[in-house]
Formats: sequence, structure tokens, C-alpha cells
Amino acid sequence: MNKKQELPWDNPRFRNWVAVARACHAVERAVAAALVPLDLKPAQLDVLMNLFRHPGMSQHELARKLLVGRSNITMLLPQMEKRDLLKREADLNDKRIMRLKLTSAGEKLLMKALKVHTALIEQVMGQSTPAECDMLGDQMRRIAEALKTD
Amino acid sequence: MNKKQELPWDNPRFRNWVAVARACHAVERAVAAALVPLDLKPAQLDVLMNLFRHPGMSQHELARKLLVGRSNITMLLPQMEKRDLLKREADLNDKRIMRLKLTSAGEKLLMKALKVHTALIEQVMGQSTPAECDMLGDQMRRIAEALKTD
DNA sequence: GACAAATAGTTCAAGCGTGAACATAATAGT
DNA sequence: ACTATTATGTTCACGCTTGAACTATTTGTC
Repeated sequence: MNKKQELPWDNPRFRNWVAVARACHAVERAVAAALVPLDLKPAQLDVLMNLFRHPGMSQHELARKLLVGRSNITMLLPQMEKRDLLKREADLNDKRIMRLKLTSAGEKLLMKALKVHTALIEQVMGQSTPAECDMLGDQMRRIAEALKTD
Repeated sequence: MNKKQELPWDNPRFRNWVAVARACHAVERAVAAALVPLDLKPAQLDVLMNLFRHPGMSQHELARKLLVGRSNITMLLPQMEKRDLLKREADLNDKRIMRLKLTSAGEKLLMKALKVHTALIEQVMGQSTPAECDMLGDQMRRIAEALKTD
């Protein structure tokens, strides 16, 4: 039973994944810090971005896009609605569904947030050549795909 | 003012980073799910791994390694100590410091957990060739490095 | 040596995300 | 039409992580 038992830290794949996880963590923290002056949290920025691209989304669709629970959205929206960043209006055909749209204030804030967010991502991904960067993205999409059904 | 305002979703670097973040998220959830049968949480596995490699670590050192707050360690350890996964013994020279060591039960559980964890990472990173995988790791280490001082 | 500054660990309240249980509304089967 | 199933959103209790305030110990400085 006491076979070679290759320990993970000798495994290139393992070590490289650890690097991915650490970098991800670091970037997330940096993004959060960069958004503080705008009084915006990463989760809220995600909401703004998705609503900008897909106006009229329902809360359920939004939750699926963001990979979070539906209840999370329920807890998130009221604050943003109070800040007049978005509107929730009931669907006419289906009274269960709340259609979500950005207000102009929401779009305005989004544009500001995108500037700082994009700058950070540019800095981070600028560490790689465009070709490397695309390869990276492809690998990551393969990974996400591989986990989708499993 | 209404200049080109390149929106992020047209930016390759941005899109590729989004892929990284999503993949990371998906893997983390998969790891958590895979550890449920062992009644182990990802954070606890991280503790076990680090104590295995660096026995006698202090809580502060451990927190820094794991990139979490010191208080987090304080909250995490008692449960693991009660489960007899690790020991905390006061340093003889410095009464402030608690030296951490795995028990044999802790090592045993770690080995089981590593099997399932490594299998998952292998599956995930197996989506890339070894060369791609190494390149990926290098890029990520560059990113982490770039954010360290900023 | 005595006092100030730094360090290790703990406690506590707060924020965030989750999943289960629930209420309401729409849809399908009969 | 009538019931069963499914879908949307809400509520609530829980667990995880954090940061600030606190205690105890050590180190540095005069």
C-alpha cells in the first residue's frame, strides 16, 4: 500500500493550479480595493455589468449568470435600488418575474467603475503577450466546460 | 468626451480574465463538493497541507501563507484540534507563539483528502498539455508578483 | 532597569453568501 | 375546469471571513 504516493507539491499540474488560485485571489482583492472609492463591491459591479449587457433580465437569470444563489440576488438588489442604480419592474405577462434595468445613474457609475476595473485587468493581463493571454483564456474556458457536466 | 470608450467585453484581456475568474470559481466549488465526504472544508485542507510541509509553524505564519486574517486561524483551529487533527503547543522561548503540528490522524486524513483533491486538479489541468500548463503557471506567478508591491 | 513599540493570539460584531422552507404564480396533464 | 408540477422570488438561520479592539509577551531604546 505504501506505494510511491506522489505528493502533490511534486506535481507540476498541482503547483500550477495553486498559482492560478493565488493569482485569482490576489486580483479579486485588488479589484475590491480599487472599487472602494466608488462605494461599490465586486458583486455589485457584476450586477451592473450584466444588466448593462442584458437589460430586462430576471433575477433568476442574473443569479445564473453570476453563479450565485437566487437569494443572494434578493439580498443584493434592495440596496442598489435604494441607491437608484437600477429599477425592478414586474413583468406584464408573468407576475412572478421582476425585470431589471439600469437607471442612468447606474450606467454612469458603471462607466466609472469599468475604467478602474479595466485598468487593473489590463495591468494584470499585460504580464502576458496577447497570444499567451488568448491561450490562457482558452485553457480556462476548457476547464469551466469540463466541470460543467461533472 | 464621448470618445471611443472601448467597452471591456470587446477587450481580449478582459474577456480572458473573466474566463480565469469563472474557472477558478468553478474549481473551488468542485473541490469543496469533493471534500464533503471527508467532512473537510477547503480552508481546513489548506491548513493541513501547510502544516504537513512546515511542521511547527506559528498561527501568524500560517495565516500569512494562507492569505487570510489571523483571527480566521484562531476560529479555525479549535474545531480541528477537537477532532484531533493537529496539536497546538506553546513555544518554550516565546510564550506568545503557538507551535502547530499535525497529529497522525491529521496526516491520515490529509492523505485521503489529497487523493481526491489531486484527482480533481489532474482532471482540470489535464485539459492542457504539460507545456501549456507550465506556461499558465508562469503567467499566474507573474500576475501574483505584479500585484505584490502595488 | 524602565518605558515605548512591536508582535502573537483572542474576542467580538459585522458583512456576505448559502441552502432550506415558504408563498405566489404559471404550466401541463387529465 | 382541476389538480399536480414547476418556476420565481423572499425569508431566515447558519457558517465563513474580516477588521478593530483587547491582552499578554517580547524587543528596542534611553
